Order: sequence, then structure tokens, then C-alpha cells
Amino acid sequence: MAEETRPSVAPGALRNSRPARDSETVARRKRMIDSAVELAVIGGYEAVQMRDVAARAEVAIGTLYRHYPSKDHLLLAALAEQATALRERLAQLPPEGTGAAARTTDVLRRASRALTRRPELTAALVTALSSPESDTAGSKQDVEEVLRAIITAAIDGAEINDPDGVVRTLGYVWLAVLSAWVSGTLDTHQMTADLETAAGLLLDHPSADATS
Amino acid sequence: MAEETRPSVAPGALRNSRPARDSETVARRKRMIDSAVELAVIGGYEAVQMRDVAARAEVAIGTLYRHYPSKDHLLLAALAEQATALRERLAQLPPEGTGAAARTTDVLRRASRALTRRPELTAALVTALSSPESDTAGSKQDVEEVLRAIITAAIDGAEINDPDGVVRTLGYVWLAVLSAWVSGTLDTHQMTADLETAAGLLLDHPSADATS
DNA sequence: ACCTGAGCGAGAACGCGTTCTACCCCACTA
DNA sequence: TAGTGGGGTAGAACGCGTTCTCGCTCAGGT
Repeated sequence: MAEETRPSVAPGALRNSRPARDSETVARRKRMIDSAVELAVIGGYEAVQMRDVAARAEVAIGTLYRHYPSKDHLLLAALAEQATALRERLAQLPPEGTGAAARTTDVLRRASRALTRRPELTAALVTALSSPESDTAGSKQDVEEVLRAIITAAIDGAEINDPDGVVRTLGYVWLAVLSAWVSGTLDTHQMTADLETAAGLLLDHPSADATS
Repeated sequence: MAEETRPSVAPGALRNSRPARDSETVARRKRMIDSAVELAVIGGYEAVQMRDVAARAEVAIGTLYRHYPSKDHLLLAALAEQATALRERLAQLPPEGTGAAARTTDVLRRASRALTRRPELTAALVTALSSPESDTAGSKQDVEEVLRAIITAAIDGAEINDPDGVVRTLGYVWLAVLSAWVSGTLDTHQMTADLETAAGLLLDHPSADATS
């Protein structure tokens, strides 16, 4: 009876069964993230509207919410993806420079350049990161860990006291500076300058004064 | 302060008007801020609903928006008030401790205690602080300056290179740590611990290694 | 005395995140 | 074979920040 009126959807591919179903979901999730990113690249956080994401990903809005229970979860998932990609990209090129401070500064500079290359996207993702919903705490920690991993990789090998404290502190500064940049209190140059100041203060001391 | 006591609207126009009009607006603004704070103390950011604030302050919602063009502006105004009060309160008691690191740690500890005493309120205000609307940049910088002033007062007199960089960096860490606390990634103890770690790293180095 | 316009009150309207309703499809199982 | 349940779709509905409409009241300029 209700058999009629199903003109579109699933035409040829008579793929049978489970794997088809599964890979279909995987593809759907990818489409949702990709759609969110595409919208964010253009218009930032506010341009990522859940109805639009759903439409662009060709899913129902209920489906979108089934996979990502809020806009922030969705963007945080996108952010995790981007952050991981960034880390891998940075790990590609050599750390460039001798000494923990120099290497860290270099890495942070490269990272900042990458982030500011698509300002609206970064703004959207950082906005999601600073949203206060406590049920996103896990995703946030994941992202923070990636940032710390990036810093750790730069520092690695240097001999300093409490490297963990330094990394954690730099991670905080990075986050704060990013969010200040997003909210317009800092411009790109100030952002990297403050970040490098912090890196210098935290990494230059142990040996001697760097009077340059 | 000021002889208010004008609970109803006083339609008789007994008052010779101009100052009455002015002090009436001042009182109204105070009521709006106070109402926002009262609601925030109980239920945090989401309990501060603009309709409720307006009702509690006994103003129309249009009036509320005339004075504070968004919820975040309103809460930022409240935050500026609270932060200033906190700074004055801290300035009251002596810095307590010898050495920049010790004094700073002490001040930050006291500040954190004050902030965590009314967790919902602080969470609401910090949430407003991390909201990304660029037209609140000014208010945010004001607040950040107060935080830096608190740190500066603690450090003051110590002999370190680039005290401004240290203060700025510590300010960033403070913000990041607060916002992590609000979002539930850090508990109160971790928050103060990380803050003190940063203070130690930034202030203990120049003389010697502090192996305790 | 008459405009005028800023400030306010009351409340409807709008936009977008989120939730809910109703129904369908398909792989699996008793 | 009939039933069951998880995952989908389409779209209405709800909540709250924000904006808009409309009418009122005064203080100040003419």
C-alpha cells in the first residue's frame, strides 16, 4: 500500500545488507562534518546552521542530531579532525631550529599560519571549543591533548625542569590567545607575538639570559 | 547610596524632573545588573534569561536591550563590576609572602577561592567572557586588564625580565584555566594547581632552581 | 502653548538550536 | 512468515535571544 511515492533514493545499487548499511552511515557522518566545515570556511560559526548542514549533507535534521547531539559536538568533531591533520602535517616537516625555544616558536608560528589561513573556519571551531556545555568536556580534552602533543613534539629532547608543566602552560596560553584572536581582541600578529613571548619565557630561562 | 526609595513610578512629577529622570535611569541600570547577578548566582548562564532579567528588574525587555545590547554585554558589565570589587578586596589584605612567586601564588589562590565561592555566578560571567561576539571586545579587554592589574599588584617590586610579558602570559593562563573549569574539564583543585604551576615557572627561574 | 524626540512599557514576531511526532525501510529472529 | 527494532526522512513544535511595533510620557526648543 504505502509502497508508492518513493521515486528517488537508492536506484541502481542493489547492494545487499550489512556492510552496505555500515559504510553508508560512515559516508553520512563524513558528509555531515564536511558540510559543517564548508559552511564554516565561508561564514564562521553563525553560518553553520544545523538545518543547512543537514540539507547540504542530504540527511534529515533528526539524523544529524542522532550522530552529533549538538552543534558544538559537530564542530568539535570537525576540530578534532583538523587538529589531527595539522599535527600530522607539522610532524612532516623537520622541527627547524636548535634549542627548545626556537623549535617551539617555529612550530607555533607554522601552526598559527595554518590556522589563520582559513580564519572563519578556525574561528568557528575555536568558538565551539570555548562553549561551556559540560557534556563536550571529553571532546575538548581530546583537542587540547593534540595541541599539547604538537608542543611536546617541538620541545622533545630539550632538558628542562617540569616539561609537562611547561607544555600544559603553553597549551593554555595557546587556547587563550586563539580565543582572544577569535573575539577580536588580538590581531594575528599580536597573537603569535604573545605566544612566542610565552614560549620564550617558559623555555629560555634555565640556561642563561637570551639578550637578543 | 543616593536617596532612591522610588519603588513605584512616581507619576505626580513632584520631583523637579531632570535629575529625577537621570537617577531613575541609573537605578534602572543597577536593577538590571543586580537581577542578572541574582539569577546567575542560582542557575548560571542559562538561568539568566533576558525576559526574566527584565521582569525582575521591572523594566520592559526593550529597555533592557537599550542599555545592554545583548545578554553577553549585560553579563560582561556585571563581570567588570565583580572583577573590580575583587581587585579592591584583594588590595585590602597585604600580599602575604616574600618573593614574586609566593605573593603571586597567594593572590591567585585567594582570587580563585573568591571565584569558586559562587560557582554558578562565575561560570555565567566567564561564559559571557568567552563568547565570541566581536562587539564585546572592548568590555573583554577591560576585564582582562583588571585581571592583569591583580597579578601586577602581586608581582610588583620583583626584579624580573619582561614583567609585562609575564603578567600577560599569566593572564592568559588564568583565563584559559577558568574557562576549562567552567566547561568541566578541570576541577577547582586542578585549576589552582595549574595556575600556580604557571606562576612558578614564570617567576621562579631567574634566580635559581626551586627544587621543592 | 505646541512640537519633537528620547526613553519606556507591553507584547508580538522572528531566527535558529533543539526536540518531538509520525511514518518508512530493512536486516534479523522466533 | 510475521514481528521487532534500529536508523532514516520530513517537518512541525518549542525555547530563548533578539528585534520590531505601537502607544505613552515628559523635558526642552520654538
